[in-house]
Amino acid sequence: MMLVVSLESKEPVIDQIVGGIRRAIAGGELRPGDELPPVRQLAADLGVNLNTVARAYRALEGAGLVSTARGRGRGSRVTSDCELVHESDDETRERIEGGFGDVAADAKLAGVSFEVARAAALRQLQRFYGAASGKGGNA
Amino acid sequence: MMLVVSLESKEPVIDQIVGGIRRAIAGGELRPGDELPPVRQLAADLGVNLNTVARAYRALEGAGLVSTARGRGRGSRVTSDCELVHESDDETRERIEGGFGDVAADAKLAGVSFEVARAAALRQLQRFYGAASGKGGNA
DNA sequence: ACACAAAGTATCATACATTGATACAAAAAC
DNA sequence: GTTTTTGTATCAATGTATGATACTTTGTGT
Repeated sequence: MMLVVSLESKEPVIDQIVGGIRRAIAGGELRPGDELPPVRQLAADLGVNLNTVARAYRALEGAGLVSTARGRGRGSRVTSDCELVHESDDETRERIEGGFGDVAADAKLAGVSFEVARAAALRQLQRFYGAASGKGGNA
Repeated sequence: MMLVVSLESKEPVIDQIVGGIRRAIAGGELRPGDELPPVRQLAADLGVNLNTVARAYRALEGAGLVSTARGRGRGSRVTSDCELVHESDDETRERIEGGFGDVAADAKLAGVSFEVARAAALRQLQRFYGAASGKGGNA
């Protein structure tokens, strides 16, 4: 769980934690069934309040990526059936394409060349699709 | 200026306006020297407060993309020398690649296939790099 | 000159979101 | 059955986003 957060970032700490864990799951670094650190431990590691971590875990639980339970020996872990990739709908695909568009526009205005931007995009796609889990491609 | 905002979105209206205008500039829909609508008009069109638009304009001015001046017949316009694309530094390229990574991870978890995601990314890159301005590629 | 109109700007208030301090509840370990 | 380890709930403090309203600047018309 190599995860760092910046208190100065414009992005809320909660979202940074959620994003970091999502990326770890998507990239195969965290696999279904893996335990997440207890909220107090991760909060201490990151230097934030335990509630902030707890809220991130609950957001992930709401997304179906994490399961949590109270009590000693219980805790939070990556949901085991999160492999069951669902079909993506049109709305989702439009949202993803919009996300790529945002980054592409940003890259253009920041003076990043087409070649560099395309290489970065393909490298990241490879990183998340190439490595982990089954070859469960779907539309 | 086909621009819409959603008051329900988690993204602040200011950022939606800034992003929309940035994309319009990056995509060539708005060109250097082009006038932006007066803050009151755009505010009325979008159904938001005029201050929200004014703040978006000032954020864009701070980024060097827009120039503003008070008084009848003046107003806001796309900065004329925003063509002068600057070299991108390492930090910028890392930020862009991180942005692509975020979207790629999201796509994977949302069940979008590699092929669909790659096509979307390349389509958007083409949209912003293929169309507008000079062929001023740089690193 | 003078008044008016059209543009951005400043000030203040309010609602909401983010984060944290602290206390609570549940379940396993001993 | 007590203790310990887990997540949860409640409340306060701070900051950010948005809006209402008034102000300033500059061109236009007479």
